[in-house]
Amino acid sequence: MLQISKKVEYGLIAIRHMALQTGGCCTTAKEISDRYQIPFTLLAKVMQSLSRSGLIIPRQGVYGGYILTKSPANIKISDVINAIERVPQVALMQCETETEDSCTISHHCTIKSPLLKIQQTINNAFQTMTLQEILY
Amino acid sequence: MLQISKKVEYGLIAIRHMALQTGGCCTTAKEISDRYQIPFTLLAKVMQSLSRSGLIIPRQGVYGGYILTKSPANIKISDVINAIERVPQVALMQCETETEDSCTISHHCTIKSPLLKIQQTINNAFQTMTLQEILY
DNA sequence: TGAAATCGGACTATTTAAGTCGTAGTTTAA
DNA sequence: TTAAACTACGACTTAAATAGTCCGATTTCA
Ligand code: SF4
Ligand code: SF4
Repeated sequence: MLQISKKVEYGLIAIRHMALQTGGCCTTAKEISDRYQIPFTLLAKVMQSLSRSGLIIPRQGVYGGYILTKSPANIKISDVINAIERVPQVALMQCETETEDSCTISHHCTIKSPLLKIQQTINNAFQTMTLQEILY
Repeated sequence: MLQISKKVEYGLIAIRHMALQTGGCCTTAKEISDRYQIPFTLLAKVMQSLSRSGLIIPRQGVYGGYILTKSPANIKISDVINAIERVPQVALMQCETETEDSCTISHHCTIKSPLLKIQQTINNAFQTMTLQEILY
């Protein structure tokens, strides 16, 4: 439980790789896929997610690829997570991700508020760490 | 992602309930199941896990049930989690739960150490909060 | 025009979580 | 001593999330 998804890991590896690329224009999904042995088609999807969220911008065509839009210091780890995961936050509890009563016992729940505190701590951890910090 | 399991939630609700019971000897699984609308057979399993780990002791027979063994201040949230989950810790990454090379790209991974830092923060959150704190 | 890249969605497979069932064993009150 | 009220354990089923694939389309540039 509480395991981070492969997609997010792949996304972090990819975006870190891009941040380290100094010269040249674009980084392609293929390049990253080869370098880190990540399944290409899956990585492609992840890149599309990152692209949709604006963290990177895509360029199609022969010499295409992706370009990082911000400086690493301005990209939070949580930005990457939110770009990739459908649920736009780290949600420790079901009642936080969906409607209140998607949890069958929400009316009898006695542990929601303490768990929220812990969730806040976790969110904070992902929000304070930036891409810059994972470069070296 | 990063969602806590129902079993753990049920376990927390149950053990908190037991901590609040002042008089009488035992608290039964049925009683808790009724009170919080938790599926009985599933809760029974959870109680067995808690029992195996020593947090509560079972008493069979007609007036049986479970008894809390420690004071709430001495029970950490992480104790409850570890009792219930097969993986005996909050493990953000696959490579932490199983063998190093259960992750197909562990040789090319560039994000392990920063993620470990975050994991430590999360672990700390679960280890410092006690049952006492979630009573009221 | 064709190769190389992204795009989007539908699809399958695998794994994990959630919940159930059946049977056996223990204790105690009537 | 027997029936009721429990726990104990493991196999099982179902449901849902994750991981990964496939294909047809679009864009770009030599
Ligand atoms: S059990 Fe409580 S904390 Fe968990 S999902 Fe339901 S309402 Fe939320
Ligand atoms: S990608 Fe890295 S951090 Fe994630 S499981 Fe593999 S080795 Fe561990």
